[in-house]
Amino acid sequence: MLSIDQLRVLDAIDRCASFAEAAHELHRVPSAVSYAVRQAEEEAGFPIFDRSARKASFTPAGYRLLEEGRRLLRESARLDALAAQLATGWEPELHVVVDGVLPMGPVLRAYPSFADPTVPTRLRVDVEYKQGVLRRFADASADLMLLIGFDPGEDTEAFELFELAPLRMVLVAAPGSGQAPGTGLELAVRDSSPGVDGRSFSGGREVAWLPDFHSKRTALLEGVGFGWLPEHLVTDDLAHGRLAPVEAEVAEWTYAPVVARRASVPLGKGAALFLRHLGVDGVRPEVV
Amino acid sequence: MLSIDQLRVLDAIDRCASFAEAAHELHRVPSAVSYAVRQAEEEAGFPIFDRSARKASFTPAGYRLLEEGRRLLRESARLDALAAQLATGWEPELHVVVDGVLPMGPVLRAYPSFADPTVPTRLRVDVEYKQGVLRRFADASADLMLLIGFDPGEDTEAFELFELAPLRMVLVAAPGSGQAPGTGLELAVRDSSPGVDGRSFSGGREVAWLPDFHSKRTALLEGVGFGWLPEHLVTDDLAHGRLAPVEAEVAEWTYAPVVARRASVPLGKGAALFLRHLGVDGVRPEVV
DNA sequence: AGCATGGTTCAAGCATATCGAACATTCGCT
DNA sequence: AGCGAATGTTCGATATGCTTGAACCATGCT
Repeated sequence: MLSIDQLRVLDAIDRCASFAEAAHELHRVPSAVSYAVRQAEEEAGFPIFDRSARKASFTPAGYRLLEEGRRLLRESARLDALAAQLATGWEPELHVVVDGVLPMGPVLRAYPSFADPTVPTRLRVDVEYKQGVLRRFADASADLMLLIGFDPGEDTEAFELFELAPLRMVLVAAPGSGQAPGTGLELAVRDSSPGVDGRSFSGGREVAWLPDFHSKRTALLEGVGFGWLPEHLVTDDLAHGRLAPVEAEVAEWTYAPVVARRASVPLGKGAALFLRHLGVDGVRPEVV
Repeated sequence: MLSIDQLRVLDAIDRCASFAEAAHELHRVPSAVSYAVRQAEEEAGFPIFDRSARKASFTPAGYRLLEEGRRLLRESARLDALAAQLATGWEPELHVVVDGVLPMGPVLRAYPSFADPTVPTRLRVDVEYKQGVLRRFADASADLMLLIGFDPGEDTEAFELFELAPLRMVLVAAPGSGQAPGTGLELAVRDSSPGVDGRSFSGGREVAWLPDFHSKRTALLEGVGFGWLPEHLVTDDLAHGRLAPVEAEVAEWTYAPVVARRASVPLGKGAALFLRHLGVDGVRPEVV
């Protein structure tokens, strides 16, 4: 089959409009170019140049072959660029697991950067809830996780943590619904980890388990029960009186969310880019 | 840069799931495969395989490289297929010049065939009028021309002609417009050849020159004058009484349109395909 | 332990791309 | 016309590098 090198020669000849010039550009001797062309014609099965005149010129079919061949050359350049990037610390994929309580805005705003063709890293985001975050992070050996109340336990060395903006949780219900601790139904988001049974945390009280925070908010708006929601989901509802704080001993709680990564794997450029989008600064990708 | 051959090796390894199997498929010895992989890794600048385990497996970056590299392989196969077709008598471009009097339907219906990716020939159609057809055919050294009243003159050997369906011309005008030879304005389509002055054929009578037959039909419908039109453009108008035949000695004329090609250049597969669309049968492309 | 499997290393041989020089051809200039 | 410059080709020599086969190492299975 036609080789990339042969196409490169044809391309140079077309741009330089001469075998000799092309040879010069390619840092080869004219006979080498002539040889390469002959090889290409052998492969193609038809003459690529019309040599009847003093200056060789492309045959129509030859030129068509070059036109199409340039696609191959572009593809080849693309691939080499990709290889160069992968070699200098860009991960092929960045897998991030996010706790669904957290605001998705900053995460979603990172997407355009990763859609840029000059960024080889593919971004994959999974949203999980509660224990499901850690579970997914471990099972899929993801690169980063954004979560609240993370305790590395004994192997504090195993993770590097970056602090994110604090996350306020508020205990709310629809005003006039009479939903409150003791008198109503508590709404909670179900743990997305398949092994964990939601009920195990119910503590004996009546609890309704919901699949995510958006369902939970909808249920709260409907006056189905009372429950905790992250503040960013309810500021609007509180302002418009669609939801109201519930009277309780503890009706507000602030978490310090973190993004965690395994200390054992080097921090790639894709991860660094992502972290920068989250407002984490001072991240230096480790050069491999 | 990474060569097509190296990618082919990586691809085989992935499909066969083993260096040894891949070597077998590629009809090479295992060490050759190992060598090629090492070369590829050298080029890439990072390890493509994880050799820590018994069986070598792709690194994430290595697999990503292969995924993208397969695009190159597809492109390469495409190009080789194109070369094979160009070598076996498919022209890179088929340039057809059509006289605007003729119905375009059969010509336009050929387009889908040439849009087929398995047909490498690009179809280019130019519409001209009167002498403009011959002129364009000669100037652009087109491959085929569809025209009426073609006389090869002395060098009847220089062209091969194929007959097309007869073309009836009718002399028409808007009914009640009073437009007729002697009493009205004759409408004629201007010769599209830039050198030819339309007036040279006017014969002293009053003649209005129009750019094409669709304009001419519109002018006739408006009652601007009388004139000849190909039947296929006016059957509907005649049926609905928007136009009517004009009283004259000769109010109808039938041409025998032909498609002509130079006998000196071999008939390509693209041309043969096009001719088949025109209903010309028994065309055999000359194998080059 | 022994063997099969999967991959690597190494030296040798062979193919092939490159080079340099000599040659043909055409164009342009004097 | 005649000469020189430029273009592309041919050809033998050379060197690079691909391929091979055999020996070698590691791992997993019986």
